[in-house]
Amino acid sequence: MTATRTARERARAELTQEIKDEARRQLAEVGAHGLSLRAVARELGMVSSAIYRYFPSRDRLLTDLIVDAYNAIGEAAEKADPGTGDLRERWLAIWLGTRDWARAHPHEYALIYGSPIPGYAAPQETVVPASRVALALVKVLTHTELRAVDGEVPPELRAQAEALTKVLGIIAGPETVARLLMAWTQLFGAISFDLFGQYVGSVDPADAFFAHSAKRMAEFVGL
Amino acid sequence: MTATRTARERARAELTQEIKDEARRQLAEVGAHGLSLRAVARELGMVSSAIYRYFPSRDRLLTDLIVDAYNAIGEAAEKADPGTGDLRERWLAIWLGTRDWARAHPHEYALIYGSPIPGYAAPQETVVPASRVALALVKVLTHTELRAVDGEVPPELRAQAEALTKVLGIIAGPETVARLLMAWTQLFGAISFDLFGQYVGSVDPADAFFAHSAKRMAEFVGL
DNA sequence: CGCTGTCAAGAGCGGTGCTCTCTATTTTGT
DNA sequence: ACAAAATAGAGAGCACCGCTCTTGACAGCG
Repeated sequence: MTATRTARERARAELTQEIKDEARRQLAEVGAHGLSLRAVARELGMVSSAIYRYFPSRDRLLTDLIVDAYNAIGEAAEKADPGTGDLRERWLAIWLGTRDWARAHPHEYALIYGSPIPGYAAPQETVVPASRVALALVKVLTHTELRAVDGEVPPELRAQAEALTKVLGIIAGPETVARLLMAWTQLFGAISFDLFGQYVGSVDPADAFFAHSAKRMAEFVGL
Repeated sequence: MTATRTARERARAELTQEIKDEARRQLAEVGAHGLSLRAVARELGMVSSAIYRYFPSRDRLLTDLIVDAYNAIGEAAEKADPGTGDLRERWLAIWLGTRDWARAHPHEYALIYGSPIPGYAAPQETVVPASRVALALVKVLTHTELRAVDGEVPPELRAQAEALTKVLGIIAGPETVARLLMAWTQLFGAISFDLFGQYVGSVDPADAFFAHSAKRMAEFVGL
C-alpha cells in the first residue's frame, strides 16, 4: 500500500475508466436497454470474459453510470448558479443549467429520471448524488426571507414538510416547502416531457415555455 | 367479409387478445426491456415461431400495448370526471383518477411516460390516445370563465399558446394556456416521481402531497 | 374433390449475460 | 533472488434472446 500505485493498479484504473466511457457512448446509441458488456469489450479489443474482472455484472456497471450521471447533473446545476446576485436570476440559471445538461446527455438523463430498470434496485449510494440539484435550488432560498405564501396544508403533508425543513435547514412554513417540492417536480417533469417527446404538438421547441415555467415557479415558491 | 366471423377469425381474435394479456403480465414482471416473445409463446403453450403469425415483431406488440395503455389511462381520467358539479372537485377527481390508474398499472405507465425505447419510434397512431388525459382536464375549463391570471408571456411562447387555443377550442389568454401546460406537466411529473422512486426520502407516501398539488394547480390556472 | 391460404412446428443464425478453466504475467513476502 | 500468491486475459461453453426459413398439417370454399 504505497502512495504511488503499481503499474498494474494504474492500468486497472485507466481501463476501468475506458470501459465506463465506452459504455456511455453505447448508452447514447442503444440506451440502457441495449447496453451490452460484450459489445463494450469488443469495442475495446478485449475478450468478453475479461471485462468481468472490472465489473462483476452489467448491473454494477449501470450503478456506476447512474452515480456518475447524478453527480454530473448535480454539478451542472451547482455550476450554473452564479452564487451571488438577484435570487430569481440565480433560480432561473439553475433551471436552465440543469436542462442544458439533460439535453446534452439525454440517455444519461433517461437512465436516472426515466423508467426504473426492472429487476434493478438502486443501491443506497445513489441517494446523496440524486439530491444535488434539489439542494442547489434550496441553497438559493436559504439567505432570504421568502414572500409568505398562504394555503392550508393537511396534517399528513404538514408532518412531512416539517421533517424536510429540519433536514434542509431552511426557515420556511409547510406550504412553502410543499411548493418547493412542486417546483422540483415541475423542473424534472418539464425536462422529461421535453426529452421524452410529450411536448411534440404543443410547445415544441420548449425553450420559451421552460424559461417561463422557471420564472412562474420562482414566484410560486415566494421568491 | 360477413358480420359473423368464421371460426378461424374468432380463434385468431381470441388468441391475439390472450397474447396481449400475457405480454402485459410479463411487462409487470420484467418490464418493456425484458418482454420476450418467446416467453409469451412458451407461457401460452405455443411454439416461439407461431407467435409471429399474430405479431410480426416485438416492436409491433409493444406499439399495441402502448396504444392500449394511453387509451386506458385516458379512459380512467375521463371516467373519474363526474362531468357536473364543482369544477375544482372535478379537476381534483381527474388528477386522482389518473394517478390511481398509474399506481395500479405502473409498468404500463412506465411504458408510455418513462424513457423512450431506443430504436423505437412511436407511430402516428399513438398521438390521439396520448392526448386524452390532457383533453379531460381542458374539458373542465371549457364552460366557465377562468379567473384571469396575469403575467408577461414572451412572443415565442405566445404564438405557441395561441395555436393551442385554436386546437383546444378554449377561450383563454396565453398566460392561462401556459399555466395549463404547467399543470399538465405537474400532473405527470408528480406521478412519475412517485412511481419512479424520486419522492423516497421527502414525501413518501405521496398521497397528501399529490392531492395538495392538484388543488394548488387548480388555483394556479385560475379555476 | 382439389386448390388456396393459414397455421404450428422445428432448425438455425447471430447475438446476449455470465461461468468456468487454463495460462501468462505481475506483485509480494521471505 | 526466488518462490508463492494474486491478478490478468483467452477461450470454451451454457442457457437464453429476436428473428427467419422451411416443412408439413389443416380449414374454407369453388
